[in-house]
Amino acid sequence: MPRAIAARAPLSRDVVLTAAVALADERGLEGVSMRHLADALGVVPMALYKHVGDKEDLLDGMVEHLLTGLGVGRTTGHQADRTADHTPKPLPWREAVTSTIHGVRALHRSHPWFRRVLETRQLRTPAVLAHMERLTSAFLAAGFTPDLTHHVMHLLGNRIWGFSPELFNETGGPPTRRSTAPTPDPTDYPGILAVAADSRARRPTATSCDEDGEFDFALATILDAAERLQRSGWSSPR
Amino acid sequence: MPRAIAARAPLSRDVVLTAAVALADERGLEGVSMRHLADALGVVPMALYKHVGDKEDLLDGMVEHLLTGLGVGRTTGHQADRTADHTPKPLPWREAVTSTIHGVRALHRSHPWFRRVLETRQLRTPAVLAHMERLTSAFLAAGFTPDLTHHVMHLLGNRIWGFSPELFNETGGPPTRRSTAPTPDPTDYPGILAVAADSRARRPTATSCDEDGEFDFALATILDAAERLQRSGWSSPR
DNA sequence: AGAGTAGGTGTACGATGTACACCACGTCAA
DNA sequence: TTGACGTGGTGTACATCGTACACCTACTCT
Repeated sequence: MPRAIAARAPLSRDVVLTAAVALADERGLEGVSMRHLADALGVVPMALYKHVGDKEDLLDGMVEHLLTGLGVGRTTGHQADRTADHTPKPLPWREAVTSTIHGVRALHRSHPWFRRVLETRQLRTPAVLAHMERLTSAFLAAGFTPDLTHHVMHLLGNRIWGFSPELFNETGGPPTRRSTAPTPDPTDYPGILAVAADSRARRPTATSCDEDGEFDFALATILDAAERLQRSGWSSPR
Repeated sequence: MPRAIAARAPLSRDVVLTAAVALADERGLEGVSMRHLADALGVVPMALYKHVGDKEDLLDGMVEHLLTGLGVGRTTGHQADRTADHTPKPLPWREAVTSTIHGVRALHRSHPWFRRVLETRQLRTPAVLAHMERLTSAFLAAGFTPDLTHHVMHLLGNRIWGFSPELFNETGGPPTRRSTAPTPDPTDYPGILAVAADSRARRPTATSCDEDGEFDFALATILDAAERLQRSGWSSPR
């Protein structure tokens, strides 16, 4: 006699993507294999292929899933735009750009794996384009020429994607990997040491960079520069 | 009777890394498997493990190999620094910073896979630190405070690593992958279209962004901003 | 009632990273 | 001369990965 079918909610692309995001959150990106994901869903690995084309499509979908979740909605509790010269009230386009970018940045904070998968995507999916569109149209609406808008998008670079590289971070335990390479001698890098020492002195309790602070500084400085270019009637050479 | 040993030059870490770089250049990053690399060297896969700890160490080594190749040497034929306001002769620190960054950027041009590897590294190897040190000390020597230097390094972000994201690039053939996701409708993104149209009008023959131009623009703009901050005696808030 | 389809199953294959035991050689102390 | 030893290449073996392919079930529509 046939075994009773377990009463399981039917799969769908959305269910699969949600589970994949959850799996990545708790087990890291390496934990996201078709087999593990299938296990987590109580299903056989091949079942997933009825909802995603292949693993690449799964990763695309995860990005899409998170970006779509942002929607046109609010950004949650990130500090306000601070211009480098402490202008009290930012212009509306700055607010729009800043909050859009902070939205994506929030994703990076809650999903550390997000950056890595973003970096390997083709980035032409609807949610990604919608995100770009939000930024682009904000600049255009503020009177930036398409030319300048284009350049400013390039200028923003990483900030568009809501992260900044962790450059001076202490990585904690070094002996995890087996490396044949020599270990660096700190005294070879006096400049870096000076910067690190100054940074520690300035924030004695912290163990790494003030990522949010650095990010906001960089963003504000870039937007200041963009604003200045716009006001000066900049256009690209040639 | 024992088979005559093939007269093959003995392996070494450097030989392995050189071969790995060559392999990545011709077959792409996915082509770099321990087995393929061993084949290319006329050796059994496990032989490699006498020279690199594991695959991660191999990738670390490839980065190290290329960055070390740069050394303190010249950068080759990249156009000179152009400040956004067309100042004729750039300050010496700008020249140092620009040429260092262009050096790494040249690596990206000749080794397209370099970016992806760099993004997944821990980045605390000697050659990487030496690169950071070159930049850091240039700022410090120019009279930047450690505080400002630190922030400027964050501000530079991607440029430190010599690439800018390819945002508006046409990717050519889309139908390579099987995707369950919907294809985007161009008319949903009027801002992006406007920018793309303007860009095409400005450079009718080109099929994608002027990556070098955009890069240099971004770099120059950021360095302009840094210079302005330094002259105004900026220091971080609080 | 019969065909078609959407969705889950089971098996199987090739590729990958690498653990482990082995062995050929050169060097050097006894 | 001998034997121990370290260095570096070999061979086998295994778990894990993505996914091709054939199948089977249940539901919908005519």
